[in-house]
Amino acid sequence: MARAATTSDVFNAIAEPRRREILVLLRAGERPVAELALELGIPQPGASKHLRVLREVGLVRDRKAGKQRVYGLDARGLRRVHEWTGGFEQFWNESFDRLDAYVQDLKRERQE
Amino acid sequence: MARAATTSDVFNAIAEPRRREILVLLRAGERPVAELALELGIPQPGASKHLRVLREVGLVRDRKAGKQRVYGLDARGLRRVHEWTGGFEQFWNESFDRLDAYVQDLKRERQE
DNA sequence: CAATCATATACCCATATGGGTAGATGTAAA
DNA sequence: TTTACATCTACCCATATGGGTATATGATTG
Repeated sequence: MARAATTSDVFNAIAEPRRREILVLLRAGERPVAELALELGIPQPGASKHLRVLREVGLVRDRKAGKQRVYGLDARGLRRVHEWTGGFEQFWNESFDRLDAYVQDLKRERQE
Repeated sequence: MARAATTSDVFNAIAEPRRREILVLLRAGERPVAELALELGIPQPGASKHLRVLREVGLVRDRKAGKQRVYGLDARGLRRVHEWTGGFEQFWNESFDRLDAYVQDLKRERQE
């Protein structure tokens, strides 16, 4: 088997840099595809593909606006990621101490 | 070109479900590879591969312990993800209203 | 209906993965 | 140093991507 489909999971959806950029851009408001493509500096089809992934995991929604299709942010899905990482908050504070202990171990090993 | 290397980015590293499981398991304390593989229900080489990715992005560190190699959590890298998603906090609260407005739009379109 | 603009899709490619298996590498114990 | 145990690597596979280009689909306007 191969890897899980990007399209099925918010974690995978935001693993792509361009897609994160899109989400950031949409914080400033809705945008039609062409404008997003321009701001990202990628061809329109590429933008459409990324938008599709984001749409399928529910991070953006689209709305018809005349000839254009305007995409907007629906950040609710990011909450899950925020909470998951938040579950490690106490650990990244502890990590300095742990890392320190680790360094001590390395020194000890080297001397042996 | 193809996609960016998983190994170079924390966002990509945690996009894999198994790797997230590993991180969660390590919250309870350090673990040797075999134990992690057992708890994940995957063959040891698979665990080693995932651990390697996590190690390369700095989310875990390893320590020699006799014949075994013990892996421990270094959650500092998750902070970046937490903060990035946190940048959308105000939006996922707003999203309900926006979604509502969106639904209104749809109704309007349908009636036209 | 024809012409045009805005997107979405269909393909084609090269490559990164994740999984499984067998063998290499390291380390500890007999 | 020979044997046994714990991991890591090297391969082989099938597949999911992301990128680029050409084309289909939709919608607006003349």
